[in-house]
Amino acid sequence: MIQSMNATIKETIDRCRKAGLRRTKALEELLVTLTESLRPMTLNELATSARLSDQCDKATVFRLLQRLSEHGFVRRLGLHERAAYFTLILPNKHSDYLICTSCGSIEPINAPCPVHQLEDEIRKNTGFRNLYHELEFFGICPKCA
Amino acid sequence: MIQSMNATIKETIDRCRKAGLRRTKALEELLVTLTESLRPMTLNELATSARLSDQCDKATVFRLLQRLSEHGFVRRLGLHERAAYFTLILPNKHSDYLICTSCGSIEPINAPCPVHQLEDEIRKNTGFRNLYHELEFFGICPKCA
DNA sequence: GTAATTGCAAATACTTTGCCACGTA
DNA sequence: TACGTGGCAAAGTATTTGCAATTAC
Repeated sequence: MIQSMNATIKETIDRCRKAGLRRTKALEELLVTLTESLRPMTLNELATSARLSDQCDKATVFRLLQRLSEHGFVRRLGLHERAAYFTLILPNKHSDYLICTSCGSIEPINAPCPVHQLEDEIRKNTGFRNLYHELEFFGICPKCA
Repeated sequence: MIQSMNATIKETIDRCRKAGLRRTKALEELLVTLTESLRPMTLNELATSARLSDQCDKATVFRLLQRLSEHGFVRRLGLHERAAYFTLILPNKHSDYLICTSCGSIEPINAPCPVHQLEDEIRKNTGFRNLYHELEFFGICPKCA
């Protein structure tokens, strides 16, 4: 059992349980890692992270991410790298990202997202369901410039 | 030489020439294909397209896309698929996309992009250079729903 | 003629699956 | 006990590179 498990993580595990997932050590550690991470992570980063590297196999992490995606707890992001990135979806939380194309750093943008209105229009005009968006800014960060 | 080569394509080839690229048949066909496509395409789609399949090898298309990216004529997009998507960058043209997560259809959104102001703020506040953004909406299209 | 470009084949990177053992409910 | 989950290894898919031959300038 993980010591410093805060409320958010407990809730997330709870939601996973209700969705039918079993409470395994690997699941817990993965959720903690994703929660603690300030940015999306790749499968490889996750599988080799402190919490997970000696906890379980990469295939397990892959399958956990797959299950979590199916249930909408995790989202897969394409951020221009060859590898896919994964991020936890928390209720009422949305992040856009600022990415340096030179060093690859990824940081969430705190500014209010300006896209919601357009998203509503699209939902109304096109009849798309389950609509969400992904917004990323790319550029060269001051350090790399 | 390609018959119906319109002004846009001629200009693009011109810009490529000025950037030091050689005017090869493969380059021309690739630019025509990308220009005619209404949506971003994967390397595989490009290499097997009518114009390019019997024109050149996939590795050639790959390297062309690589060069075109370096010069900013082409942009690589991560659209959640395993394969990367490529799109031509034309001056004064910007597209956001609406993507069906079920059938994979991709269509450009015509609505004015609501992100420019935030982009300016980020440019000012963070000191990032060469800033651009990518905005995609994902959902289930009416046909799939 | 010279350097960029190409084709082909091989190497790499990342992802996904099969199968049987194991652990949770 | 039963079925979801895990480990390991192998297969699959997309990308990238080496090198000799070719082509644009």
